[in-house]
Amino acid sequence: MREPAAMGRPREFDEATALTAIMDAFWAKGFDATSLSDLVAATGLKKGSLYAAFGDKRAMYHKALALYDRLWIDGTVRGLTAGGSPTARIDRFLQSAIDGAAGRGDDRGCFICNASIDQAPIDPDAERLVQASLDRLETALADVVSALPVTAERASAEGARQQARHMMAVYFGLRVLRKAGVRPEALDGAKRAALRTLVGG
Amino acid sequence: MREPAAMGRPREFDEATALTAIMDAFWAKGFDATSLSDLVAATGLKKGSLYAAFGDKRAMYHKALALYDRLWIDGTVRGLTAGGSPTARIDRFLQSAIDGAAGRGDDRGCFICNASIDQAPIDPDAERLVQASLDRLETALADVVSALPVTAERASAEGARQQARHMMAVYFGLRVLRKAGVRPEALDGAKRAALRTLVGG
DNA sequence: GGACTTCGTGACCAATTGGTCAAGAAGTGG
DNA sequence: CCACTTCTTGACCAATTGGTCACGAAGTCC
Repeated sequence: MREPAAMGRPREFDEATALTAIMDAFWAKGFDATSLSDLVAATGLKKGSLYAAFGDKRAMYHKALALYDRLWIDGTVRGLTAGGSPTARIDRFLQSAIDGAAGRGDDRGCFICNASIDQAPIDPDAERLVQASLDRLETALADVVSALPVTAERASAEGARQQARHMMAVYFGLRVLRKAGVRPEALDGAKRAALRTLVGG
Repeated sequence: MREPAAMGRPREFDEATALTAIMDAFWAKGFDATSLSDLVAATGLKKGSLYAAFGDKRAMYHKALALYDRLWIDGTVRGLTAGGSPTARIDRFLQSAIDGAAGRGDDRGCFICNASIDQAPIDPDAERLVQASLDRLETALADVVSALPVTAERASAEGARQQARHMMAVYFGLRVLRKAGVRPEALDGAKRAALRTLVGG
């Protein structure tokens, strides 16, 4: 079950590091706008090594999506399952869409959101990967919603699911509006309006 | 003020029709994935005529965005300003995001939403065009929201704006989720949860 | 040290990209 | 009919695209 004994010449680069660079590139520019030369520049590797290690461009994109799921969706899910009241957690979740991925001047947005629009409709594998991340997000959100005080709408598990999907929609909507250049301050009110759904009866 | 007297050989094609075809192409595949050959195929024109009539690829994209604003955003705004109760109008608005652009098996989504993600961040002109459409949508929504029974949150004009932006976020979020392949039925609950924000206190 | 296996490199590839241009076609006004 | 203007067409362009491959370098195993 261990790694097959290394035979022949060992890799000179760290595969994980390279894949992270690939993810960053696709994340920033999308599939089509990222050329092989971009990937070469981002990783510092040559085309040959890239293909040998990860397969063709599409395969790299899929691996990048999967890595994003492990790195960022994981983090987001963890942020939803702990730390403060249920409302505070959802607030943080929505706020992250307003602030950007890293909280700084990061205009890459959310890779899953970007992939939903440019690749999911035309690439079944990408769609599956996106769906997987969406599902994880949705269940995490549904759990938080269920932890809120019970109301009429939220009585059933289905009700919680619906409110969870509502929060997902708001999240991705905020991402889109941010990418369109809407200023963060302008979106704060939208966030608060969305959160109000949860507390009220 | 009239069209300059036609001198020389007249155009053999209808500029408006051609531009509509261009819009459809960009709408369906985005800027990068739409090649000049795609545009040639879509319009039936030759590259030379295309360039003479509309300028380069970017200029065509901008004209396509502007046409979308005139054609579809106009329609959406009209749908928001008349026909049924305020809530019914917003319901229709959100429902259109779930159903798709034409209500059929149309997976192009919303051109503005697509453009927000793939071009707005890297093309200032595209960003301006997108912003213009967003602004029109937002004011139309704010007007509808203001027509709802007055509540504490909605007392000020600013409150109405915030709820309008909330609806925008939900709209674009639903668009993203649809593009990701989420089934329409699954989004109906999200829509209802969002609408509940408006009626309640 | 040899046999063997894998890795890194750069040259190479066909196809496509966005874009231009000269020449002829098709109109206009006089 | 003629001068003039605009349009259409297809050939042409350099650059870039994603992708391959042979060969030498660099290791492991015995």
